[in-house]
Amino acid sequence: MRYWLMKSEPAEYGIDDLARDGSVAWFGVRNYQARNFMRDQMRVGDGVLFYHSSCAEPGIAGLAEVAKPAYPDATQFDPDGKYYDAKATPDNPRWFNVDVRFVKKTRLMPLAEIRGYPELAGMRILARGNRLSITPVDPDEWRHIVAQL
DNA sequence: GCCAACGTTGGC
DNA sequence: GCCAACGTTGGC
Repeated sequence: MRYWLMKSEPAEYGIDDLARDGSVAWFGVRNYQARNFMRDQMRVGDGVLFYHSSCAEPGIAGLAEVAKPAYPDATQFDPDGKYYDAKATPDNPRWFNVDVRFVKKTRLMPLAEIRGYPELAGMRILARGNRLSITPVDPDEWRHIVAQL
């Protein structure tokens, strides 16, 4: 059992959308490190911190879990879509995604609050210049965060 | 809208 | 295989 933090822009897809949908394909990831986390390390049942980014109040907005192991991201094959990848074929897909299932909406834990806990100082999300949309979370960090929500 | 940081691309 | 240029991310 592992833990993850996954970023999403609430204007595109926020915790309320996930609450409505129940679960969703985490398509559109076009970064190899993030892809590898999904493809190689995520297992059904892994815990997910649902993080709102690029918005007025960035922070953790809810809890989710991995609902389906990684499979080829369908959007890479759509020539009209913005996630199209001309070098990907169904026989040799380049991008993968898991499905994520809603667990609960929580209060918003703002980035500034996360930054304030010494226990969370090692989180990737706090590293300068961090741009990874999916990052592993230590079990201790997970426990600390969940206890404050 | 600014800008720092980073990943990717492509010329050589 | 180097590395400069470019595009994107994301907090502020």
